[in-house]
Amino acid sequence: MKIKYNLIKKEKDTEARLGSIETNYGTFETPMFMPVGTEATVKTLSVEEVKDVHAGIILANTYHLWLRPGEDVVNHAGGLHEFMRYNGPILTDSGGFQVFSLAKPKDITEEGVHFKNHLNGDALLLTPEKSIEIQNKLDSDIAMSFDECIGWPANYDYVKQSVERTLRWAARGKKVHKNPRQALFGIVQGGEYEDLRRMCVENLVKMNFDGYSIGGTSVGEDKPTMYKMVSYATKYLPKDKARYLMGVGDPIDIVENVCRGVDIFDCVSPTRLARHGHALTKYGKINIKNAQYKEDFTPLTNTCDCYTCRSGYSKAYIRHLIVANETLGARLLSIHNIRYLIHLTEELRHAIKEDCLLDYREQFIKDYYGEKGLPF
RNA sequence: GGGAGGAUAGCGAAGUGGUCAAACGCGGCAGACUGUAAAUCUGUUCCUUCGGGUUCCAUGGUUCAAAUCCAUGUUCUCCCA
Repeated sequence: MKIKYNLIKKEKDTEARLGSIETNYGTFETPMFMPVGTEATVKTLSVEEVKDVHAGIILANTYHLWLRPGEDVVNHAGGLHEFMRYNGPILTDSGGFQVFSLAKPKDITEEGVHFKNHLNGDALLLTPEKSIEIQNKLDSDIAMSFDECIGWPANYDYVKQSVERTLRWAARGKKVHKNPRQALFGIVQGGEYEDLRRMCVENLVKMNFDGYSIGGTSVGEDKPTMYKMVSYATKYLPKDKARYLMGVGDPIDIVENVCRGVDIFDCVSPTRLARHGHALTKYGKINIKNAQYKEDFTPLTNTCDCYTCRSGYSKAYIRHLIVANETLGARLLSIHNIRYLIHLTEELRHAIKEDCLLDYREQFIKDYYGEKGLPF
Protein backbone atom coordinates (compact mmCIF):
# COMPACT_ATOMS: atom_id res chain seq x y z
CA MET A 1 0.00 0.00 0.00
CA LYS A 2 0.92 3.62 -0.29
CA ILE A 3 0.73 5.83 2.77
CA LYS A 4 -2.52 6.92 4.37
CA TYR A 5 -2.95 10.21 6.18
CA ASN A 6 -5.58 10.34 8.91
CA LEU A 7 -6.70 13.72 10.20
CA ILE A 8 -7.54 13.15 13.86
CA LYS A 9 -8.42 16.67 14.92
CA LYS A 10 -7.88 20.33 14.20
CA GLU A 11 -6.89 22.65 17.01
CA LYS A 12 -9.58 25.18 17.96
CA ASP A 13 -7.66 28.48 17.66
CA THR A 14 -5.13 27.69 14.95
CA GLU A 15 -4.76 25.72 11.75
CA ALA A 16 -2.77 23.04 13.59
CA ARG A 17 -3.69 19.42 12.91
CA LEU A 18 -3.24 16.24 14.88
CA GLY A 19 -2.94 13.30 12.54
CA SER A 20 -1.28 10.04 11.77
CA ILE A 21 0.39 8.55 8.73
CA GLU A 22 0.24 4.83 8.02
CA THR A 23 3.04 3.30 6.01
CA ASN A 24 4.25 -0.21 5.20
CA TYR A 25 6.83 0.24 7.92
CA GLY A 26 4.54 1.48 10.67
CA THR A 27 2.35 4.38 11.65
CA PHE A 28 3.50 7.66 13.16
CA GLU A 29 1.65 10.63 14.55
CA THR A 30 1.88 14.15 13.21
CA PRO A 31 3.07 16.84 13.69
CA MET A 32 6.42 15.05 13.50
CA PHE A 33 10.03 16.05 13.12
CA MET A 34 11.97 13.90 10.64
CA PRO A 35 15.74 13.53 11.16
CA VAL A 36 17.86 13.89 8.04
CA GLY A 37 19.99 11.02 6.83
CA THR A 38 21.19 12.29 3.49
CA GLU A 39 23.69 9.50 2.85
CA ALA A 40 21.37 6.77 4.15
CA THR A 41 22.51 7.41 7.70
CA VAL A 42 21.45 9.92 10.30
CA LYS A 43 24.99 11.14 10.80
CA THR A 44 26.71 9.41 13.75
CA LEU A 45 23.55 7.47 14.84
CA SER A 46 22.89 3.75 14.62
CA VAL A 47 19.37 2.67 13.64
CA GLU A 48 18.78 1.63 17.25
CA GLU A 49 19.57 5.18 18.31
CA VAL A 50 17.24 6.55 15.63
CA LYS A 51 14.49 4.38 17.09
CA ASP A 52 15.39 5.45 20.61
CA VAL A 53 14.76 9.14 19.86
CA HIS A 54 11.27 8.08 18.64
CA ALA A 55 11.78 9.21 15.08
CA GLY A 56 8.54 8.56 13.19
CA ILE A 57 10.24 8.77 9.81
CA ILE A 58 13.65 9.65 8.44
CA LEU A 59 14.85 11.26 5.23
CA ALA A 60 17.47 10.22 2.66
CA ASN A 61 18.64 11.97 -0.48
CA THR A 62 18.22 10.92 -4.11
CA TYR A 63 21.11 13.00 -5.46
CA HIS A 64 23.67 11.70 -2.99
CA LEU A 65 22.64 8.05 -3.24
CA TRP A 66 22.51 8.29 -7.04
CA LEU A 67 26.18 9.34 -7.05
CA ARG A 68 27.23 6.95 -4.31
CA PRO A 69 26.73 4.03 -3.97
CA GLY A 70 24.27 4.23 -6.89
CA GLU A 71 20.55 3.41 -6.83
CA ASP A 72 21.16 -0.05 -8.31
CA VAL A 73 23.38 -1.04 -5.39
CA VAL A 74 20.66 0.00 -2.96
CA ASN A 75 18.07 -1.78 -5.09
CA HIS A 76 20.09 -4.99 -5.21
CA ALA A 77 20.42 -4.82 -1.44
CA GLY A 78 16.63 -4.96 -1.34
CA GLY A 79 15.89 -1.24 -1.08
CA LEU A 80 16.84 1.42 1.44
CA HIS A 81 15.22 -0.23 4.46
CA GLU A 82 17.14 -3.44 3.91
CA PHE A 83 20.34 -1.64 2.91
CA MET A 84 20.29 0.49 6.07
CA ARG A 85 18.75 -2.25 8.21
CA TYR A 86 16.15 0.30 9.24
CA ASN A 87 12.58 -0.96 9.44
CA GLY A 88 10.82 2.39 9.93
CA PRO A 89 9.34 4.77 7.38
CA ILE A 90 11.75 6.54 5.02
CA LEU A 91 11.16 9.57 2.82
CA THR A 92 13.50 10.50 -0.02
CA ASP A 93 14.12 14.00 -1.21
CA SER A 94 14.29 14.36 -4.97
CA GLY A 95 17.50 16.31 -5.47
CA GLY A 96 15.50 19.52 -5.77
CA PHE A 97 17.39 21.13 -2.92
CA GLN A 98 20.66 20.44 -4.75
CA VAL A 99 19.28 22.55 -7.60
CA PHE A 100 19.42 25.37 -5.07
CA SER A 101 22.67 24.46 -3.30
CA LEU A 102 24.81 23.10 -6.17
CA ALA A 103 23.51 24.30 -9.56
CA LYS A 104 23.76 27.72 -11.17
CA PRO A 105 20.78 29.39 -12.89
CA LYS A 106 22.22 28.64 -16.32
CA ASP A 107 22.33 24.94 -15.43
CA ILE A 108 18.54 24.74 -15.11
CA THR A 109 16.76 23.82 -18.34
CA GLU A 110 13.31 22.54 -19.26
CA GLU A 111 14.72 19.05 -19.61
CA GLY A 112 16.31 19.03 -16.17
CA VAL A 113 19.30 20.30 -14.22
CA HIS A 114 22.94 20.02 -15.18
CA PHE A 115 25.15 19.34 -12.20
CA LYS A 116 28.80 18.95 -11.68
CA ASN A 117 29.31 15.82 -9.62
CA HIS A 118 30.65 17.31 -6.37
CA LEU A 119 32.79 14.20 -5.81
CA ASN A 120 34.69 14.05 -9.11
CA GLY A 121 33.56 16.95 -11.31
CA ASP A 122 31.73 14.80 -13.91
CA ALA A 123 28.94 16.46 -15.87
CA LEU A 124 25.55 15.13 -14.77
CA LEU A 125 21.94 15.68 -15.84
CA LEU A 126 19.17 15.09 -13.34
CA THR A 127 15.67 15.14 -14.81
CA PRO A 128 12.25 14.73 -13.17
CA GLU A 129 11.97 11.26 -14.70
CA LYS A 130 15.43 10.23 -13.54
CA SER A 131 14.78 11.46 -10.01
CA ILE A 132 11.59 9.40 -9.75
CA GLU A 133 13.21 6.33 -11.30
CA ILE A 134 16.02 6.54 -8.75
CA GLN A 135 13.56 6.93 -5.91
CA ASN A 136 11.49 3.98 -7.19
CA LYS A 137 14.62 1.86 -6.97
CA LEU A 138 15.61 3.22 -3.57
CA ASP A 139 12.13 2.04 -2.51
CA SER A 140 11.49 4.74 0.08
CA ASP A 141 7.98 5.00 1.51
CA ILE A 142 7.51 8.55 0.31
CA ALA A 143 9.15 10.07 -2.76
CA MET A 144 9.36 13.76 -3.65
CA SER A 145 8.73 15.32 -7.03
CA PHE A 146 11.75 16.94 -8.62
CA ASP A 147 11.44 20.69 -8.19
CA GLU A 148 13.45 23.85 -8.38
CA CYS A 149 14.04 25.18 -4.89
CA ILE A 150 14.19 28.91 -5.55
CA GLY A 151 16.39 31.16 -3.43
CA TRP A 152 15.29 34.38 -1.79
CA PRO A 153 14.75 37.08 -2.81
CA ALA A 154 13.50 36.22 -6.28
CA ASN A 155 11.46 38.47 -8.53
CA TYR A 156 7.89 37.66 -9.51
CA ASP A 157 8.56 36.88 -13.15
CA TYR A 158 11.34 34.46 -12.33
CA VAL A 159 9.29 32.70 -9.66
CA LYS A 160 6.30 32.45 -11.99
CA GLN A 161 8.19 30.78 -14.82
CA SER A 162 10.04 28.56 -12.33
CA VAL A 163 6.81 27.42 -10.66
CA GLU A 164 5.27 26.65 -14.03
CA ARG A 165 8.29 24.55 -14.91
CA THR A 166 8.22 22.82 -11.50
CA LEU A 167 4.58 21.92 -12.24
CA ARG A 168 5.53 20.46 -15.61
CA TRP A 169 8.30 18.53 -13.87
CA ALA A 170 5.81 17.25 -11.27
CA ALA A 171 3.55 15.95 -14.04
CA ARG A 172 6.46 14.30 -15.83
CA GLY A 173 7.63 12.64 -12.65
CA LYS A 174 4.16 11.40 -11.75
CA LYS A 175 3.81 9.87 -15.19
CA VAL A 176 6.87 7.64 -14.77
CA HIS A 177 6.31 6.82 -11.10
CA LYS A 178 5.91 3.04 -10.96
CA ASN A 179 6.54 1.81 -7.42
CA PRO A 180 3.15 0.68 -6.01
CA ARG A 181 4.42 0.71 -2.42
CA GLN A 182 5.73 4.25 -2.65
CA ALA A 183 3.76 7.48 -2.16
CA LEU A 184 4.64 10.53 -4.24
CA PHE A 185 4.36 14.09 -2.98
CA GLY A 186 4.06 17.25 -5.06
CA ILE A 187 6.07 20.29 -3.97
CA VAL A 188 4.55 23.73 -3.57
CA GLN A 189 6.81 26.53 -4.72
CA GLY A 190 5.91 30.15 -5.44
CA GLY A 191 8.26 32.21 -3.32
CA GLU A 192 6.57 34.88 -1.26
CA TYR A 193 3.76 35.45 -3.79
CA GLU A 194 0.36 34.28 -2.64
CA ASP A 195 -1.14 33.97 -6.11
CA LEU A 196 1.78 31.81 -7.27
CA ARG A 197 1.66 29.59 -4.17
CA ARG A 198 -2.09 29.21 -4.70
CA MET A 199 -1.72 28.53 -8.41
CA CYS A 200 0.93 25.93 -7.63
CA VAL A 201 -1.25 24.19 -5.02
CA GLU A 202 -4.29 24.13 -7.27
CA ASN A 203 -2.38 22.60 -10.15
CA LEU A 204 -0.71 20.02 -7.93
CA VAL A 205 -4.03 19.05 -6.37
CA LYS A 206 -5.47 18.49 -9.86
CA MET A 207 -2.69 15.93 -10.35
CA ASN A 208 -3.80 14.25 -7.10
CA PHE A 209 -0.56 13.59 -5.25
CA ASP A 210 -0.41 11.40 -2.14
CA GLY A 211 0.67 14.37 -0.08
CA TYR A 212 2.11 17.85 -0.46
CA SER A 213 5.39 19.43 0.46
CA ILE A 214 6.09 23.10 0.91
CA GLY A 215 9.45 24.09 -0.51
CA GLY A 216 11.42 27.23 -1.15
CA THR A 217 11.57 28.30 2.50
CA SER A 218 14.60 28.60 4.79
CA VAL A 219 16.61 29.85 1.84
CA GLY A 220 17.67 33.18 3.32
CA GLU A 221 14.36 34.92 3.98
CA ASP A 222 13.43 36.40 7.36
CA LYS A 223 11.10 34.45 9.59
CA PRO A 224 7.94 36.52 9.09
CA THR A 225 8.38 36.03 5.33
CA MET A 226 8.79 32.29 5.81
CA TYR A 227 5.63 32.09 7.90
CA LYS A 228 3.76 34.06 5.26
CA MET A 229 4.94 31.70 2.53
CA VAL A 230 3.80 28.69 4.54
CA SER A 231 0.39 30.24 5.18
CA TYR A 232 -0.03 30.93 1.46
CA ALA A 233 0.39 27.21 0.86
CA THR A 234 -1.49 25.60 3.77
CA LYS A 235 -4.42 27.94 3.19
CA TYR A 236 -5.17 26.20 -0.12
CA LEU A 237 -3.95 22.67 0.53
CA PRO A 238 -6.51 19.85 0.93
CA LYS A 239 -7.31 18.78 4.50
CA ASP A 240 -7.14 15.07 3.79
CA LYS A 241 -3.48 14.89 2.79
CA ALA A 242 -0.26 15.38 4.74
CA ARG A 243 1.70 18.63 4.50
CA TYR A 244 5.47 18.49 4.78
CA LEU A 245 7.46 21.69 5.23
CA MET A 246 10.86 20.98 3.75
CA GLY A 247 14.10 21.91 5.48
CA VAL A 248 12.66 23.74 8.46
CA GLY A 249 13.74 22.85 11.96
CA ASP A 250 14.50 25.90 14.07
CA PRO A 251 12.36 25.20 17.17
CA ILE A 252 10.37 28.43 16.85
CA ASP A 253 9.77 27.68 13.16
CA ILE A 254 8.32 24.30 14.07
CA VAL A 255 5.98 25.86 16.62
CA GLU A 256 4.89 28.67 14.29
CA ASN A 257 4.37 26.43 11.30
CA VAL A 258 2.48 23.76 13.22
CA CYS A 259 0.12 26.61 14.07
CA ARG A 260 -0.18 27.20 10.32
CA GLY A 261 -1.15 23.60 9.58
CA VAL A 262 2.12 21.81 8.82
CA ASP A 263 2.38 18.11 9.69
CA ILE A 264 5.98 17.08 8.95
CA PHE A 265 9.31 18.88 9.25
CA ASP A 266 12.86 17.91 8.49
CA CYS A 267 16.11 19.73 9.09
CA VAL A 268 19.85 19.09 9.18
CA SER A 269 20.25 21.50 12.07
CA PRO A 270 20.02 19.10 15.04
CA THR A 271 22.82 16.92 13.69
CA ARG A 272 24.90 19.71 12.19
CA LEU A 273 24.60 21.86 15.30
CA ALA A 274 25.62 18.81 17.32
CA ARG A 275 28.75 18.27 15.28
CA HIS A 276 29.53 21.94 15.77
CA GLY A 277 29.08 21.67 19.53
CA HIS A 278 25.62 23.11 20.16
CA ALA A 279 22.78 21.68 22.22
CA LEU A 280 19.12 22.61 21.93
CA THR A 281 17.38 23.04 25.25
CA LYS A 282 14.05 24.26 26.51
CA TYR A 283 15.83 27.45 27.56
CA GLY A 284 17.55 28.09 24.26
CA LYS A 285 20.53 26.89 22.30
CA ILE A 286 23.81 26.50 24.14
CA ASN A 287 27.34 26.32 22.78
CA ILE A 288 28.90 23.51 24.76
CA LYS A 289 32.38 24.69 23.75
CA ASN A 290 31.99 27.85 25.81
CA ALA A 291 34.47 28.05 28.69
CA GLN A 292 31.63 28.34 31.21
CA TYR A 293 30.89 24.61 30.79
CA LYS A 294 34.43 23.46 31.43
CA GLU A 295 33.58 22.28 34.93
CA ASP A 296 29.82 22.02 34.62
CA PHE A 297 29.20 18.43 35.67
CA THR A 298 25.41 18.57 35.27
CA PRO A 299 23.55 17.00 32.30
CA LEU A 300 22.47 19.09 29.29
CA THR A 301 19.00 19.33 30.84
CA ASN A 302 17.31 17.80 33.84
CA THR A 303 14.10 16.89 32.06
CA CYS A 304 15.19 15.36 28.74
CA ASP A 305 14.60 11.63 28.29
CA CYS A 306 17.19 11.12 25.55
CA TYR A 307 19.98 8.57 25.93
CA THR A 308 22.56 11.29 26.55
CA CYS A 309 20.66 13.00 29.36
CA ARG A 310 19.27 9.75 30.79
CA SER A 311 22.80 8.41 31.09
CA GLY A 312 23.95 11.48 32.94
CA TYR A 313 26.71 12.59 30.56
CA SER A 314 27.77 16.00 31.83
CA LYS A 315 28.24 19.24 29.92
CA ALA A 316 31.89 19.23 30.96
CA TYR A 317 32.42 15.75 29.53
CA ILE A 318 30.58 16.48 26.29
CA ARG A 319 32.50 19.74 25.99
CA HIS A 320 35.73 17.83 26.40
CA LEU A 321 34.72 15.33 23.69
CA ILE A 322 33.76 18.07 21.23
CA VAL A 323 36.89 20.10 21.92
CA ALA A 324 39.02 16.95 21.56
CA ASN A 325 37.18 16.19 18.30
CA GLU A 326 36.03 12.82 19.59
CA THR A 327 33.10 11.38 17.64
CA LEU A 328 31.19 10.37 20.75
CA GLY A 329 30.62 14.06 21.48
CA ALA A 330 28.92 14.63 18.13
CA ARG A 331 26.87 11.47 18.65
CA LEU A 332 25.70 12.34 22.15
CA LEU A 333 24.67 15.84 21.04
CA SER A 334 23.00 14.56 17.85
CA ILE A 335 20.91 12.13 19.89
CA HIS A 336 19.96 14.89 22.29
CA ASN A 337 19.14 17.50 19.64
CA ILE A 338 17.01 15.19 17.55
CA ARG A 339 15.19 13.96 20.60
CA TYR A 340 14.63 17.59 21.62
CA LEU A 341 12.90 18.39 18.31
CA ILE A 342 10.84 15.20 18.30
CA HIS A 343 9.85 15.82 21.89
CA LEU A 344 8.86 19.34 20.87
CA THR A 345 6.48 17.87 18.28
CA GLU A 346 5.12 15.51 20.95
CA GLU A 347 4.30 18.50 23.13
CA LEU A 348 2.71 20.25 20.18
CA ARG A 349 0.53 17.20 19.54
CA HIS A 350 -0.51 17.24 23.16
CA ALA A 351 -1.36 20.94 22.95
CA ILE A 352 -3.46 20.31 19.84
CA LYS A 353 -5.30 17.51 21.65
CA GLU A 354 -5.96 19.82 24.57
CA ASP A 355 -6.81 22.81 22.35
CA CYS A 356 -4.24 25.00 24.10
CA LEU A 357 -1.72 25.58 21.34
CA LEU A 358 -1.57 29.37 21.62
CA ASP A 359 -0.85 29.11 25.34
CA TYR A 360 1.82 26.53 24.60
CA ARG A 361 3.35 28.81 21.97
CA GLU A 362 3.46 31.73 24.40
CA GLN A 363 5.13 29.65 27.10
CA PHE A 364 7.57 28.17 24.60
CA ILE A 365 8.74 31.62 23.54
CA LYS A 366 9.11 32.70 27.19
CA ASP A 367 11.23 29.66 27.99
CA TYR A 368 13.32 29.58 24.84
CA TYR A 369 14.02 33.28 24.38
CA GLY A 370 13.77 34.47 27.97
CA GLU A 371 13.29 38.08 28.97
CA LYS A 372 14.23 39.48 25.58
CA GLY A 373 11.44 37.63 23.79
CA LEU A 374 11.37 36.87 20.07
CA PRO A 375 14.46 38.23 18.27
CA PHE A 376 12.46 39.09 15.14
C1' G B 1 89.22 22.62 24.51
C1' G B 2 87.89 23.79 19.05
C1' G B 3 84.03 24.68 15.36
C1' A B 4 79.01 25.62 13.42
C1' G B 5 74.05 27.12 13.91
C1' G B 6 70.01 29.07 16.92
C1' A B 7 67.20 32.41 20.68
C1' U B 8 60.57 36.16 17.39
C1' A B 9 53.71 36.93 20.71
C1' G B 10 50.67 30.84 25.04
C1' C B 11 53.37 27.00 21.61
C1' G B 12 55.57 25.99 16.68
C1' A B 13 57.40 28.99 12.87
C1' A B 14 58.18 33.16 8.85
C1' G B 15 60.55 37.81 8.56
C1' U B 16 67.27 39.47 7.91
C1' G B 17 67.55 48.01 7.60
C1' G B 18 61.93 51.74 6.73
C1' U B 19 55.36 49.56 3.84
C1' C B 20 56.38 45.22 11.25
C1' A B 21 52.38 45.05 16.67
C1' A B 22 55.27 41.39 13.27
C1' A B 23 52.92 36.22 7.73
C1' C B 24 51.20 31.27 8.65
C1' G B 25 49.82 26.92 11.67
C1' C B 26 48.34 25.12 16.46
C1' G B 27 46.22 26.33 21.02
C1' G B 28 42.68 29.98 23.47
C1' C B 29 38.07 32.98 23.26
C1' A B 30 33.58 33.94 20.67
C1' G B 31 30.01 33.74 16.48
C1' A B 32 27.36 31.47 12.31
C1' C B 33 24.81 27.14 10.63
C1' U B 34 17.15 25.56 8.48
C1' G B 35 14.74 19.56 1.91
C1' U B 36 23.80 18.32 4.40
C1' A B 37 29.73 19.70 -1.36
C1' A B 38 29.24 21.64 6.27
C1' A B 39 32.89 16.90 12.50
C1' U B 40 32.47 23.12 8.39
C1' C B 41 33.03 28.30 7.97
C1' U B 42 33.88 33.35 10.12
C1' G B 43 35.86 36.78 13.66
C1' U B 44 39.30 37.56 17.46
C1' U B 45 43.88 36.46 20.29
C1' C B 46 50.84 42.08 23.67
C1' C B 47 48.67 46.38 26.87
C1' U B 48 45.14 50.40 26.40
C1' U B 49 40.98 55.41 29.60
C1' C B 50 41.25 53.57 21.88
C1' G B 51 44.55 59.25 21.86
C1' G B 52 48.20 55.94 22.30
C1' G B 53 51.84 52.72 24.90
C1' U B 54 55.51 48.75 25.29
C1' U B 55 57.74 44.44 22.14
C1' C B 56 61.23 40.19 18.62
C1' C B 57 67.20 36.67 24.86
C1' A B 58 70.13 40.90 27.68
C1' U B 59 73.16 45.20 27.61
C1' G B 60 75.78 48.70 24.83
C1' G B 61 76.55 50.67 19.94
C1' U B 62 75.92 52.13 14.29
C1' U B 63 71.85 54.76 11.64
C1' C B 64 67.20 59.87 10.17
C1' A B 65 65.22 54.70 10.96
C1' A B 66 66.95 48.12 14.00
C1' A B 67 63.26 41.92 15.02
C1' U B 68 66.74 42.77 10.96
C1' C B 69 73.76 45.56 11.17
C1' C B 70 78.11 45.57 15.01
C1' A B 71 80.24 44.29 20.06
C1' U B 72 79.89 41.78 24.59
C1' G B 73 77.26 38.60 27.72
C1' U B 74 73.60 34.71 28.78
C1' U B 75 71.62 30.34 26.95
C1' C B 76 70.24 26.15 23.63
C1' U B 77 71.40 22.50 19.72
C1' C B 78 74.79 19.89 16.71
C1' C B 79 79.85 18.43 15.05
C1' C B 80 85.14 17.56 16.16
C1' A B 81 88.46 16.39 20.30
